[in-house]
Amino acid sequence: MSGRGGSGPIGISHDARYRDASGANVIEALKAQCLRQRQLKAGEDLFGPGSQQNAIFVLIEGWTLLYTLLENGKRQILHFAVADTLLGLPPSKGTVSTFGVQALTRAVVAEIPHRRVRELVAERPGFALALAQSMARDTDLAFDLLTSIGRSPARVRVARLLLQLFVRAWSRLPGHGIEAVRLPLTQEQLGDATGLSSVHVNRVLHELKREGIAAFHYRRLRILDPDRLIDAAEIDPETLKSWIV
Amino acid sequence: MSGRGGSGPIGISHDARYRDASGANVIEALKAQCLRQRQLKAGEDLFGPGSQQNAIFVLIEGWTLLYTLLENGKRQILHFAVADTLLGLPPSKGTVSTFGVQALTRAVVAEIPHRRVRELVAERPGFALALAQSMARDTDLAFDLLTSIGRSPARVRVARLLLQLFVRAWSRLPGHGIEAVRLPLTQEQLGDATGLSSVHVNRVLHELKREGIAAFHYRRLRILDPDRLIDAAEIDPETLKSWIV
DNA sequence: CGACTGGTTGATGATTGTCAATAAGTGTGG
DNA sequence: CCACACTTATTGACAATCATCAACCAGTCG
Repeated sequence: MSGRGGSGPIGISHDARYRDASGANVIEALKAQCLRQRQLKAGEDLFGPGSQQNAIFVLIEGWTLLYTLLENGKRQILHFAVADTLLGLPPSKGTVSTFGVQALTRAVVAEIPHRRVRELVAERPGFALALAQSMARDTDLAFDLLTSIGRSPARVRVARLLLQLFVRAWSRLPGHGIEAVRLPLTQEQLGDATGLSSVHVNRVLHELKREGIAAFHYRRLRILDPDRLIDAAEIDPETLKSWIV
Repeated sequence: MSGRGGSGPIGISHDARYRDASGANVIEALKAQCLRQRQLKAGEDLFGPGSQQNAIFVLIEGWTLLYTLLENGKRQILHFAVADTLLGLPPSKGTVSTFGVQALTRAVVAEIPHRRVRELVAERPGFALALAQSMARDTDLAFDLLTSIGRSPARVRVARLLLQLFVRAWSRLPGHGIEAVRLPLTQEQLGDATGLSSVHVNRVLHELKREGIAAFHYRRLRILDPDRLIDAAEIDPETLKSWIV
């Protein structure tokens, strides 16, 4: 950004396939601007809710989660982010972040100061548009989760999250043949993401296993019957495809 | 956007105060690109979920709501949008919209073809960045609602929505002295926005009225005790301020 | 002044949360 | 490789929250 009007973007964003006008990869372009990397241990916060950043981040390696905290002590997980995801910042200058980012595994992030982002935008107009589109995708994902949590029973919510996590983990695996993936999540985290208690998540997981649909146990997710899982998740195949990174 | 890489943005976005590098108002800049306006009757769809648009829209007048539909026939309201709000489109070229936009009142929208948006972006780099920031705000709002629905009981959800709607309606009123506003909503719509049944919304509204906190009755919202409403909504004043347009 | 939409109320039951005690799995240091 | 400490998962009993159904009432609009 060239003038006084704005600041660094952005909220969060994903996926290596957003390209600016010249076809250059947005994520790669950002990585190239990186001054320093940060190493995170599992459980460590990249930044907390209410913090103010002067940089955006690209997740290079590992899993992270976006979350908010409530007055009543509960937590809502907003998104699970994997490598090559943009983890950004507030919607206007000086805004504090409404959410926090925490590492689920050991993770590596690139830190790109807002100033660098503004330079990139000034150099390549299409870059900012790609950022905007990336943000639009984030909004869509948030809307999707919102709909799931607001209007679906527990079983559907859990099935949907498992399916989404599986698709995203599986699609970045070298050999795509396998129907089992490793997800660095606890049942409590599944609960915080679906708006359920960990106990109830456990019950639903058992139900899904008993029915031969999917089995999640100590960080290992096996899809036993993909079709019936899609059915249980009550999503249309179109939405499913949009999850494939 | 100058090259082949992108398409028209965007998701949804709000608020007249986003400015691009030259300080020009993004919403106003978009309105200036408007080729034609559309008039909507109350209840009419601007576009439905799953539709494909080749334009973005700016709400000039009236109220609209963003919504999704589920297989089980239920509806989730994602956002209530007021005048000077950007109602945009999918995160990449050819994507169908995941949500629909419906008019709550008689409404007027400006239609801006994606091509025009690309021209604007090419002319003014800061414009796209302002779009991205606007999208970031949308994401924040979605996260906020997500947290509310996922992790708060009915009373808190309803109080929070009433407070947000009041603040937004009140802040665009000429005389700011009044503690009552007109909201073009039914209890069923409050339910679809909070993930509750209309019956339960009704009960919570009664509770809030009986306690002398707030009264919503046939489209008229009166705030009886602002402090206790803020308390009931379990929000911190910082978040509240961010809602003031 | 109807007709219709939207709101109100009570009874009942399903879904989900909480508590608490136990078991299973994981990781670490010897 | 084993013992220990710790985290995570499992299970049952019970309670709270919220949905559904159905009948009735109130307000609004033409």
